[in-house]
Amino acid sequence: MSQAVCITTPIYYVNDRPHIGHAYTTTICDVWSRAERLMGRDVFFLTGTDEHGSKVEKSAAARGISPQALADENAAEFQRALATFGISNSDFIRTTQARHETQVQEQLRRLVKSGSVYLGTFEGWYDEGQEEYHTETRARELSYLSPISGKPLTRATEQNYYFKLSAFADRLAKHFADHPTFVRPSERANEMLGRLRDGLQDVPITRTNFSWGIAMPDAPGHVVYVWIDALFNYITALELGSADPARPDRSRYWPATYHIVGKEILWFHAVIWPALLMALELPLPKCVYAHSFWIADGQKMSKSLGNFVDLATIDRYFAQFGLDAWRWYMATQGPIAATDADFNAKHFHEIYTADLVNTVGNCPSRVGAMIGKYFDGRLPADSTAGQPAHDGAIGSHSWDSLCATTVREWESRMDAFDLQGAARIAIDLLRRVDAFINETAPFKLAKDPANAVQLASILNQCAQTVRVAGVLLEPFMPSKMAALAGAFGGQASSGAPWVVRVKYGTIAAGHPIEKLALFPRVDPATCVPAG
RNA sequence: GGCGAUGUAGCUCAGCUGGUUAGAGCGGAGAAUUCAUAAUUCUUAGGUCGGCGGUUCGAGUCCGCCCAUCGCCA
Repeated sequence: MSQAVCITTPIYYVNDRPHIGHAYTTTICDVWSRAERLMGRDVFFLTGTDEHGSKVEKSAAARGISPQALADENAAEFQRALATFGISNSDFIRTTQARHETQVQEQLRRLVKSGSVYLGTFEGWYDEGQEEYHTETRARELSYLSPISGKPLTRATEQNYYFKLSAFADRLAKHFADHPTFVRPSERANEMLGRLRDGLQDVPITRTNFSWGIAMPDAPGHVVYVWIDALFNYITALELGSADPARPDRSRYWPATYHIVGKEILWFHAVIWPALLMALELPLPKCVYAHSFWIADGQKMSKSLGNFVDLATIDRYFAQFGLDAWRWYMATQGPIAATDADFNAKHFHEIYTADLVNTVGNCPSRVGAMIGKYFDGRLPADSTAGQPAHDGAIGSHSWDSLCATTVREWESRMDAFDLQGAARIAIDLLRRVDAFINETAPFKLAKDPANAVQLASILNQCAQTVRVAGVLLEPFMPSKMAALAGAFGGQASSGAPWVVRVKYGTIAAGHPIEKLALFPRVDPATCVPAG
């Protein structure tokens, strides 16, 4: 049985339009999923849409359609977007699906039964126009007037169901202490710890002022808050609360290996969600990873500025640079750490040229060209292979062990969700081949037939190493690396076990090697304009 | 306002518990080279390590204050 791993994106709110933020989160999860699958793991990659809540209800009403119709429409748009990004998700969950609704209700019954959820009364300053409450201090600041309408706030009470979050403070603190990588990056873990120290309040999990949501069991009029409903998707997709005898068995995928989220929703995922799981006596995810945001040309993306990198813009990048280049840029240049990353056309072009055209494209191209020119496009034999004196036989490289070391390092980076590190390691291998070619100058040796044996060995080593590097780049750029595998004798092993695929030296002598130009140069003058 | 960071070469950033001439990638410059998508490889660029003060034999590396930027919360 191979090791089961699970990675999730947040589920995307159908009131939003897909943009670079969704593309980013989903793409990095996809890269990881593909890498783990390559390594032979049993991967479950979950994404989906969050479809309830008063915002959806209102948007639908404004358009004169039902909330479900709006959700159907936009969920379909998200699914189309995922397809264009080349996403290999295992499932797509929608919170309006019956499988989700029935399980959420079941989990809520369990929470009520265990005493973790109770009916409580809330009293506060209510802004009728905005349908929201203000805290006492905030209300005082506002002189008890609505900041929007200017009308007086009213004293109102409301009965809601509450989750007893406060009861889990100690256990949460202990979990954070015992699992230093539970929340990553560490800056974010510190933010969460800071808030934990401030103390935890019980949180309302139902409302009564809208109806587009999951009904609280045995509590007419109470609707589950959209974000509580949404959190459960991670376990409803895995059927953890299902009694359906025909359900697929996905329990082995829990706990999730990684919940990948944006920093704006970390609190829900790092504190409230774990507490809910504790209340349900379910294991906690291994890691909640909060990435930061893309900004556009140095400016925060916002609706008011209208500078979101949207699907139309992304399509223009696809047209000019290709999907794989886009994925490479997302995975290697994105805001994976605690600081935001800038998205701009000039930088995109620089990375495309430096990494993809000049290295990933050019290195196989020159190796393929020489094999074509000197050996009729057939891989020449490496007469030094297998010899004890392999080290230093030609140059000072032992490609066999260098590849093996590189692969091991790549594996551990991937497992740790260090996509940028894994990418760099793979590309470094190609840079070593480039350096090796300069060092041994096969194009000079080719001028004298007396050097044929040595020339053959050098080019064999280059080709073998290029093939291995191509496998390591495959999760980032699946289609371009499939083309490379095809040209460098890797296609035959494309379905082979991981250890076989990344083993150095498996292209047989005599196998055809093609010269190919994977990434065409793009004239910077024609680059996609900003925004 | 509370809590927490960050501020290092043109750009993006590494620099763990303080110790010889402060590092990488990209860009720039020079050289080598011609197999390759004018690609590659090598060398290099002399940056008051935000400012001031302090601790120390010695501080980007610790402490205090100040300035700037940012994050989380209220």
